[in-house]
Amino acid sequence: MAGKKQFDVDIALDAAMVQFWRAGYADTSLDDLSRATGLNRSSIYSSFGDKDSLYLRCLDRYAIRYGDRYEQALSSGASGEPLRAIRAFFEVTLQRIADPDVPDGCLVAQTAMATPVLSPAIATRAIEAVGLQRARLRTALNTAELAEGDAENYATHITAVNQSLAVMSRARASQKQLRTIVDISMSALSQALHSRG
Amino acid sequence: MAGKKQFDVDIALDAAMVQFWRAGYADTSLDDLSRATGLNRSSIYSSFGDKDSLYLRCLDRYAIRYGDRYEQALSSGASGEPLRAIRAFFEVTLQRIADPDVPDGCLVAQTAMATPVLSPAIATRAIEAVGLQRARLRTALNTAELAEGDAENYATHITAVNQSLAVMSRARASQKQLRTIVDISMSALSQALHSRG
DNA sequence: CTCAACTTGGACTGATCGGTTCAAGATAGG
DNA sequence: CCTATCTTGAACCGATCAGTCCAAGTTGAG
Repeated sequence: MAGKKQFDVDIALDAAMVQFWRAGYADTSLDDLSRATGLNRSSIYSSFGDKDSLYLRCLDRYAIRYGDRYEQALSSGASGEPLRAIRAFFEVTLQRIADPDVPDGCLVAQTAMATPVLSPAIATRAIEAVGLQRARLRTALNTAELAEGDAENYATHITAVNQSLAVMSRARASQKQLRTIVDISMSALSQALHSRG
Repeated sequence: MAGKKQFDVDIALDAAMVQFWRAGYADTSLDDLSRATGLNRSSIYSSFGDKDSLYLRCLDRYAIRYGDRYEQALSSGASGEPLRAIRAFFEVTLQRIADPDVPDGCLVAQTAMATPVLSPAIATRAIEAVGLQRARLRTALNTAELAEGDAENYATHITAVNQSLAVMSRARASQKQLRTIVDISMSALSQALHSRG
């Protein structure tokens, strides 16, 4: 065949992801996406389908981009150092929020907040993403010496606090404040670990 | 003068508030608002001005509706029972989420998440609302025996966890899970109080 | 009853939306 | 060079958007 793809799909996807991430689904028009990706309206359609399909692709891209970092962070304490693992986990979010090349907030949290007005497919994907994060945390905490059911409970709590960083960063909270939010949850976990298991 | 207001402004405002709360600013059209309030398009305009003005009015209404409940809850432990006060504070949010007459989530959290695409006036108001909640918590915790600066830190943490309930409820978390999220933060605060001050 | 104030529904504007189509041009493998 | 593929820009569609306006109808105080 002659004439291969002339643009990098992943780069375009990253640009679209950032656009959705910053402005949300409703406030991102196809013209915005065209501008962000540098791609023509027609090219977007032929390559990614309609707006919903592209948004789903961006959610997947986001999951790969950051989900892997969370996974890696959690495995850093795999050998019985859950405190280090959870700290590293939070650090992924804190670093992302501190990164000036990327919007504040979190694409998953933002999508979850908009579930009542998004298509079922998109809403489901966001909810699944939250569930996956929680499952990863539970797995990481299962190796820790915690009372029965506490791995589950702390996984839920940490997932929630992690989402709260998205809201607080959009509410102009400082890096120091975000770290305070994390530190207090860390102290609760530390306490639970030291009081036997 | 003859011909007074024929409809209850507060009832209409409540209906508009719930509509914005459920669907967000971008996904709420004037027709949606007209349908929700039972008011004519023209009446909405003559009574509340444009969409931005109405949204601000709804934010204020929300602040009155729930801000007062938070205030009251916090004052329930004014005489040196901060744990009871904070528990009551969280309970306001948990009850609201459990209320079937009202959407999941939180209008303030939702507005905060959308700051990049909202008018500066609206974004500022949402950020102020978060700051106000934090200030109330700090005041309530100042009476508690906590180490220097901890009242501030816990106020920040509790504000964040409270916002996280909005995200998690939209992500279909169960009431039990929401309570778990709260309980772990409560245990951290309890620990800080018992280790002297 | 009178009349001023309020409410209504619908029509209208200009703009933007998502989505589709197509002809012209650019690209690179053969 | 030839040609299949990809990309582009623009035009176009029907729908919806926020916001405005007005004529007709309703209300209730005086």
